[in-house]
Amino acid sequence: MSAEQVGRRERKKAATRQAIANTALGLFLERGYDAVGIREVAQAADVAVTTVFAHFASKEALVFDRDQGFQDRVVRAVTDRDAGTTAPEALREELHAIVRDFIVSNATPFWRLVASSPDLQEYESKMWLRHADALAVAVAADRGRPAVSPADQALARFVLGVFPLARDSADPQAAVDEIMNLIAAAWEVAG
Amino acid sequence: MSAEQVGRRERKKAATRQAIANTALGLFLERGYDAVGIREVAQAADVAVTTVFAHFASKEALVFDRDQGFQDRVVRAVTDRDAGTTAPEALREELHAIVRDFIVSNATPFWRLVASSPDLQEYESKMWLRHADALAVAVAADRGRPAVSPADQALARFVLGVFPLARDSADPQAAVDEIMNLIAAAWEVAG
DNA sequence: TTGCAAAACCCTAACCGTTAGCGTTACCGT
DNA sequence: ACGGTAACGCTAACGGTTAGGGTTTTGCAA
Repeated sequence: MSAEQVGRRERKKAATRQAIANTALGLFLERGYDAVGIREVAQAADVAVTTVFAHFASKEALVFDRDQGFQDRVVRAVTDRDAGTTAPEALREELHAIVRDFIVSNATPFWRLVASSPDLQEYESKMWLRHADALAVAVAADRGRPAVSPADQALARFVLGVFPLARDSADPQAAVDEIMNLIAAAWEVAG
Repeated sequence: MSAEQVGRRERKKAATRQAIANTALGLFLERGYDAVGIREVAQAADVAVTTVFAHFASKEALVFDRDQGFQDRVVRAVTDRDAGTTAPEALREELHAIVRDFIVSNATPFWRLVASSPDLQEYESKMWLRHADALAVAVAADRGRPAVSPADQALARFVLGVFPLARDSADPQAAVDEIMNLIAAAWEVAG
C-alpha cells in the first residue's frame, strides 16, 4: 500500500494517547493540576483508568508528553557536533535553541502550570537528570577518557541543571549564557 | 528550677518522635524499605498512623531524621567562615568534613538502604536542593551582589549536588576534591 | 487545689495514585 | 476464516496521606 506502513492499530493507539494527553492538559490548565484526579481524566477522555497508565507511567507524565525530544537534543549536541566546535560551545547553542523553541511555541500557560505544582517541577528536574548518565558518557569521551569520572558526572549534571534555572529566570537566554560561562570555565580545568 | 526549661511535654514529644524514627529505621534496615508500610511502623512504635505523620511529613522523612543538621552546615560554612578563607575553600573543607562524619559513624548500612530505594534517593536529592536558595543568597552576598543572579543559583546547586555524587563514588573524598576543583574554577569567572 | 485551654494523641474513614487479575474487543498476519 | 496478540475495560485492592472528630495529658493560672 502506501509508504506509511502504520496500521490502523498503531494509529488508533497513538490517537488514544493523544486524546488522553490533550484532555488531561486541558483539564489541568483549566482547573489546576491538583484539582483534577486521574479518574476524572480517564472519564473525560472516555477511557479506563488502566488505559491511562498503559500509555503514561505517571500522572505527571501526562503533562510532559509533548517535550519528549528536548532531552535527547542535549546529548546529541555533544555527540553529533561539528568538528570545529567545542562541547561547551555546542551545548550553549543547543540550550539557547531549546529555550527559543519553548518561547516561540507560546508555552507560557504551560510554564505556569508547571510552576504551580511541586510535583511537576520535581518531575521535570528528574526528566533532565535522567539523561545525565548518557551525557556524562559523552562528556567523558569528549575529554578523551575511557571511564566516567565524578568530574564528568558533575559537568553533565551542571549542564542539565541549566534548563530549570533558565525557565524560572526573568531573561532565560541571558541566564543560559551566564551559567554556561561558569560551566565552560569548569570544563577547562577538568583534566 | 534547673537551667533546662524543657518541660515534660516537649521531652515526651521528642521521645515519641525518636521512638518512631528508631522503630522505622530498624524495620527498614531489617526487611527493606518497600516491604514495611506506614501502618506497620505505627503499630510497631505503638502509635497511631496519624501520629506518625504529625511528626514526619512523609515516609521518606522517617529515614533522614538523623542527618538534618548536615544541610545547614553547608550554608554556615560560607556565612560563618574565617576572614582569610574564600567561599569555595570553606565549602571544600566542610564537604570533606561531612563525608568524613558519615564514614566514621559507620553509616554504610544506611547508605545501602538509601541506595536500595529510588524514593529515598530522590528524597535525598531534594533535601539538598531545598537549601539551594539559602546557599544562593550566601553566595550572592559573598560575591558582593545584592540580588541573586542565575549564576549564584547555579553555583549553589553545583555545590549541593556534590554530596549525592560523592556518596555513590568509590572514593568519596577524592570525588569531592575533583568536583570542587571544577566549582572553584567556575567561581572565579562568575562576575 | 481546681479549672481550663492547648497540645498531643487516637480512631475511623476516606481520597488519590497506582497496579494486579482477568475478561473482552479489534486488529494483524497467515 | 482463524488464531494470536495488542489494546482496552472492569473490579478490587494496596500504600501513602489527610480530614474529621474525639480523648487524654500537660501547662498554667485563678
